[in-house]
Amino acid sequence: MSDDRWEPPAILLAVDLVILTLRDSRLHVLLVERGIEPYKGAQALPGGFLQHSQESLLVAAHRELAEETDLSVGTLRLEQLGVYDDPGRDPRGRVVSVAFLAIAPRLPEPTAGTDAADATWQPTDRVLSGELDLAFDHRCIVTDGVERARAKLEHSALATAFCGPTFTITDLQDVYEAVWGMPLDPRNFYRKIKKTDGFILPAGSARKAATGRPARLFRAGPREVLYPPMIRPAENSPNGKEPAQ
Amino acid sequence: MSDDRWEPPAILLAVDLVILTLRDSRLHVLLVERGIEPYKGAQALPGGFLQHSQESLLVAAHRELAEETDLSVGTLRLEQLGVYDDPGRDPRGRVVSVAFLAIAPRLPEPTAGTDAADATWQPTDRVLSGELDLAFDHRCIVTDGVERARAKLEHSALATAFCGPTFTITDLQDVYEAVWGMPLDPRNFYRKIKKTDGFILPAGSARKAATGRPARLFRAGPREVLYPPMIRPAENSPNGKEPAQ
DNA sequence: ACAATAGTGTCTCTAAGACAATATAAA
DNA sequence: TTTATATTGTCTTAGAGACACTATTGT
Repeated sequence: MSDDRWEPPAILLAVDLVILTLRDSRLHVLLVERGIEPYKGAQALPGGFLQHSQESLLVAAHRELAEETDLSVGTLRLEQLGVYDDPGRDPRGRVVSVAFLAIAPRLPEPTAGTDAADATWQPTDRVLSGELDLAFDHRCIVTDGVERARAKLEHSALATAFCGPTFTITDLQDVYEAVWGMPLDPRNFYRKIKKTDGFILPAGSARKAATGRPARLFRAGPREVLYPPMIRPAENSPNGKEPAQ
Repeated sequence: MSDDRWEPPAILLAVDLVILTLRDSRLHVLLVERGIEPYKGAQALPGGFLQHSQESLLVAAHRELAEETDLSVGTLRLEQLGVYDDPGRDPRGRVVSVAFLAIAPRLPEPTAGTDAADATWQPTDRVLSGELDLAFDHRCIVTDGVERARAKLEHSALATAFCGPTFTITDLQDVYEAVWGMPLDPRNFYRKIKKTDGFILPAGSARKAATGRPARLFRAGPREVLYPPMIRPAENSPNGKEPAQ
């Protein structure tokens, strides 16, 4: 440590948010249209700079979420995803960004009118495939976020966070299929879920579709960690032949 | 984004390193004695500030490792562990630190003489139990690092990184037992490892202990991801009764 | 009755866990 | 031979995957 007379390097700290949800049985990510340069007009993750030196990253993340979208989700649990610090990632200079991940139940279309008027949900496949271009290295961040969500579905009860307060087992299966991108056998899935103690609790019943037998309703149980875990079939496994869709 | 005339907040970026290794069948972490305030004289993780605004975090991490220890391990693979940004974590002001994790094979005792003369290996249990005090929030960082290593042993071939170029299956079991902190059945472990294709490759044989049948030697195979994973028995499972001392 | 979805039962097979038995060395 | 460790084999059981079958609704 030979730091005697040493100038602190000029580095900016930012946060970026990967908010995932399910719409029409497809995984979507929340994006905003950038209103300023660089990448003006391009799609990007919600996020921004730390406002002052005492602001914590988590607070900044929540603030940006409130500013750039009208999702009044104080309840949204943000989880640290990673640090993105490639020196060339931002043309304005050295910007180190900490990404956060959150899973949201089906939410209303973000209404315009707030700070970033143009927050929209976009299917993650369009982002991952490169069909939809994102600013900065945000496509990498989304990729990591989706992969993290996939992994967490195996070992945690995170899937219920995609659902509303009550849901059917089929709803839950939709979550797993959409996030993992592969079909699952409904009967084995049903058995597995129900035998995982504390994953879900009964909550009455209701007719789900206009046709067929009405499904029972459940709500999230107390269990956070799944042991044994849900098993994600290998990419080319006997079942889950091809990524659904 | 109402950032018109806006002062960049004064935030310092640092890196901290959690280097784990195995010594005498116990998990150890590399610590240095701090030579300057704050926490002068206390044990801490190797690490330090970014040197200039264009230095990447990974480069800074490698640089600090070389500066503060004489481990000439350019081969050491550093993996991002997390960001630690509690505003009160450093008395000098706002310091946001990015922690990195690496697994090292048994290395020589760090010899003094370099920048931080007092790098030593300390058992992780002494740190986790609080018996050994660390500077800043470094105990939290070590906790997270150990937990990460435990999880990675399940799904990746990381365990071989603790071993030298060749090793016996018992060596590998020592790694799992030390990191997971629980005894495993040697016979089931043996079978499981050998049936996991590409995990290890034969590499001759040698006498391991002064007594008993000599063990075959192996080297790390090409497989990085273990599928199906190694299963870490639950804390209070039928086997793994008590954490192996 | 028929279509459609929800939920149950059953079979097979893989693999984990317990543990007996065998192999190969040194003392 | 005894002792100690390495390696193989065998049995039992839990659980995943495949899939037939029953249940409950609307039309």
